[in-house]
Formats: sequence, structure tokens, C-alpha cells
Amino acid sequence: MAMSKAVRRRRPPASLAVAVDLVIFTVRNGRLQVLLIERGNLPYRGEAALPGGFVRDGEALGAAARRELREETGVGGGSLHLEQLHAYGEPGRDPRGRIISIAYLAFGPDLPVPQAGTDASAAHWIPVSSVLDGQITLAFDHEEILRDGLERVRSQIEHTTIAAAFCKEPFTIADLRQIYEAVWGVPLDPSNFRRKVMKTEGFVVPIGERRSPDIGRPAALFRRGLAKTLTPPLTRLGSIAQPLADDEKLT
Amino acid sequence: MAMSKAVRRRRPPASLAVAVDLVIFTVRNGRLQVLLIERGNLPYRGEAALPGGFVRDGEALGAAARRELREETGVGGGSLHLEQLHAYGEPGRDPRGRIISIAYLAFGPDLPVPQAGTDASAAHWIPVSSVLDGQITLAFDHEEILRDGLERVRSQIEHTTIAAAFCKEPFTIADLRQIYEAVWGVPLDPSNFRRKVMKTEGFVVPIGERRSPDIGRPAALFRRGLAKTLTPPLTRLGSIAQPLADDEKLT
DNA sequence: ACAAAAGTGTTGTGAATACACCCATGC
DNA sequence: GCATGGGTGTATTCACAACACTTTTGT
Repeated sequence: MAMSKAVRRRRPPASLAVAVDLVIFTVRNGRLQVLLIERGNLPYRGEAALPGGFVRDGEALGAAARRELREETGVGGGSLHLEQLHAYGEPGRDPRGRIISIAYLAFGPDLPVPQAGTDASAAHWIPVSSVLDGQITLAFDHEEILRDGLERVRSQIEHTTIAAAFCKEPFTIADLRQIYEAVWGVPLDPSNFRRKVMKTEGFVVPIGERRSPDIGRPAALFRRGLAKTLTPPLTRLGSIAQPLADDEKLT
Repeated sequence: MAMSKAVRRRRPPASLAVAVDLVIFTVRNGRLQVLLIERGNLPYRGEAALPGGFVRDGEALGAAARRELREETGVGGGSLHLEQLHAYGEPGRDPRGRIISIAYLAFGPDLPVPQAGTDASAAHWIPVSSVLDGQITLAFDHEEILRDGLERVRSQIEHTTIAAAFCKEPFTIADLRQIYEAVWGVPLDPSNFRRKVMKTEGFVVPIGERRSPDIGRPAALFRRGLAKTLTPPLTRLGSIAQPLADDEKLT
């Protein structure tokens, strides 16, 4: 407690790097999928990992995330929702040295399958379930990051209108419902879902057109509204209250 | 799009440091207060700032936060709630150079007024309102961090039981209610509040004793329960739905 | 007795669920 | 017509805000 004070002069550690990692979600074929790359370099060469890279000199964190997003997916900057998720900095998380990673969460409509990434490694959409099942293991602590991102997006669509960001415009109420069903992994009542969405002012706005499904009555088409928050929220009923340990594990 | 691939070799920037900053909240005299230090060194010498410091070599982020917390408040590790808030990394945010800060949010019961900090600067509890009012300006981007922390804690007590972490055990229902009132800045109905808390299993557990206030009927005493989440949540009714831009500002 | 705070009862309102039912289209 | 999905109506249940009311203390 009476430690020397003069000794504790503010000096950063010798060598350390800051990276961004991306958890990019989309919904394809009714399933939540995440963009994974196959690592082309050591360590973990050949294994699956989240896309990411080092933050450049003078580059803002969000700008680095958006740059990596563009490099990995070829999608322009403005069209995807992007938000900071969490910082990961366990000393041993990367065998190359002390690397602190700021994870970002991105999602958008069913995106074109990405080309081979700029670091010459393949990128693929992988169902999130196959990672959680253990069929696919991720490099570094990326599975933890993925789980945190999943929990975040599951929570976000409860309180905000960002589920609509998963939909290509224009979209139907059923399209939007399938986002919720894929992200939460539970079926929702179509009629009640429709009512909740419609009654939330500014969630979706009708464009006055219709789209015929393969079979059945044509559905009205909508685009995203201006509202950002859902009041009251869309409660995910079927799911049991999970612990949701937001705290960080402290050694 | 057809940018040179070989050029983009992963190399971190030349000089950069990682720090932690702390938003430490408590409730004193019915008001939400934040721990601020008066900076003893340049830049911003003499101005108010959040406590914080550089992450040491081989030190986990959460460990660095807990160390700074202990150094600034003298409070032991286990007794305060601590969670990661957000990472701030705008290139120009610190005039000393590229410093990326991982902000942590901490709160606990009415803590002893801290001694002069280890870097020989005074630390004080300051009402959050006096920062928001503009009476006090903070160094760096610390006002933004404080606002984010405030929004986080306001949201957290809606969905989780962490409001009880603000209370010294044992506590009364009224003690807990005053936390909510101070954090949200709205008065709550004592009877309805009591019912909601009692009906949430595992939020508080009675210890079978009572405590007499200065005047009035004695109140039952409780300690924190095991529940972590509130289902259904405690909705903050009086407050209007605010935009809550969770997105990061991207240049 | 009185003031003050703890705690209980009650009622109207609105939201969530479950499910019956009607509508519009392709075949 | 019939299957299929879009969309509406409605009853039951439940949570909540509002507020009247009772209980238990100190002075």
C-alpha cells in the first residue's frame, strides 16, 4: 500500500500492437451466418478466424474496422451497420506478442459471397451454429469474441430497430421476422410480430407496393424508418433468462 | 479495389500506447457522483479528469483497471463492480501521441473519500450533474466517456440487479430505490418499486432484521441475492426514449 | 396525538400471448 | 377449389402506474 510513488512514472510497455477484429453477421437461408476467413499466415495457418488487422498509424478505430470490412467483403462503407463490441487484451491471447484487439460488430443484408481476401485467404459465410456446436474451431480467442457478438446482436434487436439493417430494401414484414427468428433461434407468431412492428412508429414505412411470394398472398413492402429504439422492446419470449456475464474475467 | 496486396503487410504503427480510464460512480446524499482527479502533470495540468493510467507490460486490461481503481480509491479488488465500457482511439484525443484508452465502468456503495492519488493529485467525488451542466470541464475526451458511462449504468440497472452493488449491505428497499432515483434522476413510487423488487426472485434476500430511520417505521433489511438479470426489467418510465446512438462516430 | 416512512390493497389501462378467422394469390 | 402465406379480430392473462389506505416507529 505504501508503494513507491516516484517509481510509477507513466510509461507504456515496450512493444504492443492494436488490432481490430470483425464479427460480421448476415442471415442467409434463414440461418445466422458469420464471415470467417481461413488464415494464410502463422500462427494458426489454415484455421478459421474472424477477419481483422492492425490499426494503422493515425487511423481511428472505427475507420480501421470499416477499412477491414471493405477489404474483406468488398461492401461499401455506408451500407452496413458497424458498432464497437469489446476490447480483448489478455496478455497471452496472441502468440506473436502483446496484441490488444478492439472487436467490432457488423451486419447487413445477405451479402455477396466475398472474394478471396486481400491477404490471399479464402473468406466464407459459416453458420454460427456450426461454430457453437464445436464443428469449427476458431483461432485465438475468436470464439469468445463471436459469442460476445452473438449475445450483443441478440440483445440489440430487442431494444433497437437494427434488425431492419439485415434486410435488403424493400422488405416484407415476414423478411424482418425471419431475421429475428434466425438471430434468436426461436419461431415467432407472424400475426403478433406484425402488430408489434407496425405499432412501433418509425420502425418500418410502407412504400405502397407488394411482392408476391412463390405462393400465397402478396405482401406489402417496406423500407427502414427513422426510429432507432423500440419502446416497448420486442421481448424474446421463448428464450430463458441467461446469465449474461457482462463482466470481464479478471485474473 | 485492385490495390497491391503485398504492400499491406501486417505491421503495427511505430509508437502507440494503451491506457485504461475509469468511470467510478457512487451515490452520495441522493446524488450520483463520479470520482475525478485533478491532473498533476501536463497536459491539462490542474484540470479535472477521470482516473486512469497506462496498461503495464503483460498486464490484462481488467487487471490494469482494477489496479488503477485500487490506487485511486484504496478500495480492495473484490468489492466493486467493474466492467469494460468502451474503447476510445481517435488519433487526436491525447496531445502526447497515439493513446488508445479502454474505459472501464465501476461502481459501489458510498465509498470513503479517496486520499490524494498516487500521482500526487487530489481525487474528489463530483456530482455528475455538475459536469453535464458545464460547471466542470474534463480533460481529453473524458466528458464523452463519462456520458457513455452514465448511459450504460442507466441502462444496466434496468435489466440487471447491479443497482444493489451501489448499496452497502445490509440495505433497505428504500436504499435501493434511492439508487435508481439518483441514477435515473426521476422519483419512483415507493410502493410499486417495492413490489417489483420483491417479486423478482433472487434480487434481494431478507436477513430478518430491521433498521429504524431517523423517523418512521423501521424497514426490513436485505442483502444482495444471486439473480443477475431482471425479468421483466425495471422500466424507467418517466424518462423519454432518448436516441442512444450506440454507433461510433466514423470520420 | 402527530409526523414520517414502511408496507398492503385495489383498480384501470395497456401490452403480450394464443388462436380463430378472413384475404389474396398461384396452380 | 385448394394450398399457402399475408393480414385482422379478439379473448385471456399479466404487468404496471396511480393512489388510497394501514402499520410501526420517534417525539
